[in-house]
Amino acid sequence: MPTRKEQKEKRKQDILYAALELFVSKGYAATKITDIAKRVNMSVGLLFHYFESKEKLYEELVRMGLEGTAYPVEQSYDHAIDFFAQFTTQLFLYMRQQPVMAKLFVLMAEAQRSEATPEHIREIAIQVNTIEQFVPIVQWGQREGTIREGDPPVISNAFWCSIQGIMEQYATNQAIDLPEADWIVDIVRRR
Amino acid sequence: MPTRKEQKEKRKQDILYAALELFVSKGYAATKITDIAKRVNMSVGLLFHYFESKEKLYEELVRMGLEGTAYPVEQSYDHAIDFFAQFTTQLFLYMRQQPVMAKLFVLMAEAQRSEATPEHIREIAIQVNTIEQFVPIVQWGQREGTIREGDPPVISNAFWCSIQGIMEQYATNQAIDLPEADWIVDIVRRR
DNA sequence: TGATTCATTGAATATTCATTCAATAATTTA
DNA sequence: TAAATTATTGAATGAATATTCAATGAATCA
Repeated sequence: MPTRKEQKEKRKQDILYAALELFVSKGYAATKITDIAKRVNMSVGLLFHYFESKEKLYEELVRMGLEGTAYPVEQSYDHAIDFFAQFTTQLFLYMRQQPVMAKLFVLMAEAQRSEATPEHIREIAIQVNTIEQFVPIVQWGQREGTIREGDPPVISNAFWCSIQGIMEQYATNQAIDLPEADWIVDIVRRR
Repeated sequence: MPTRKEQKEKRKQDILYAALELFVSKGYAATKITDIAKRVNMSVGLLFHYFESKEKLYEELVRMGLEGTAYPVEQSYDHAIDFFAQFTTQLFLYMRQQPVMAKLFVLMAEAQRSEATPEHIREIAIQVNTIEQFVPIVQWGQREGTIREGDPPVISNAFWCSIQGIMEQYATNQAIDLPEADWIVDIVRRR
């Protein structure tokens, strides 16, 4: 029999998960507290017993996303292209194993991009990896010949935005499988 | 000197454009009528003189998107891969020339995906091209050897989602240029 | 010009929704 | 077991926001 503390923790997780699903499928602003409460079979009053506001709930999810999606970039590779291959493979593997992470990934992306995001929450969301970190790797790859020619930020951006677009779809519907990592890596690979 | 009718039409366009920008940068739900009114220097009352509701405004934008983003798929190509190359090139060209279309593109995507979209609006948005139309072309290309092996819907999806992710970014920031069409076509191209 | 229609305003109203609260039930503690 | 603490409810409150409206000014018409 679970202790009260455990129960409370579980309940909190349930709320977070329900909110995450709704925030991803409808957007933060369009999600009503009653939607969340309904999904976890709970009165609105009780929900506020667990989280002091809708915004705090959002903030907590974004914090979770910050931890959960901090991909390890540290490691040495023979070639720049190996980094992209490894990175993408790992990411897709991770998302397939834990679709909840795909949802968190999308939540983070929206929190970063949307101008409706409360400033202090956006600041948290911005701390995750962005295209900037890919730029030097693209440059390295161009020097050694494994990455295609072109403006490094534009290449990095194309790669990262593609990943984001793919995640956005996968987060709400895992019926269509993620692509092979190589297909996406081919965006940056020199032919 | 413009006639009153012309003035009215121009004003209506201004409102539509301001709403489009806001809907894309903050999302439909988070955009307030006062935000839109402010952006076009107009009282809220007057805005309602032009559009009977926020939802009707949204609906009209989605209708515009339906017309504006109906890409011509009809045409004959020697190879399936040529279709993808042509399609992507044309799309990027179009979006570069008229960034407003990139915004409309993203609005449509969100209207289709979000569960917060009013049903009758979603029905309109759904009429645009989706991955389904790429599937037979992928199959054709696999038979003739120009498209890579793999589940056709998964390949189509990867391609289309990448395009969407790229547009999503470009719609709000044209400072980072769109990639070369070929880079994205390489997602589906057989090596 | 005088009458009529259209444009415009912003305060008033209505609606939707987050948040609070007082009351009750369940659980834990001593 | 009795007191204290925690969980739970849903109706009441309040804030934010969409929508209406009565009044005024500007443009058009006859």
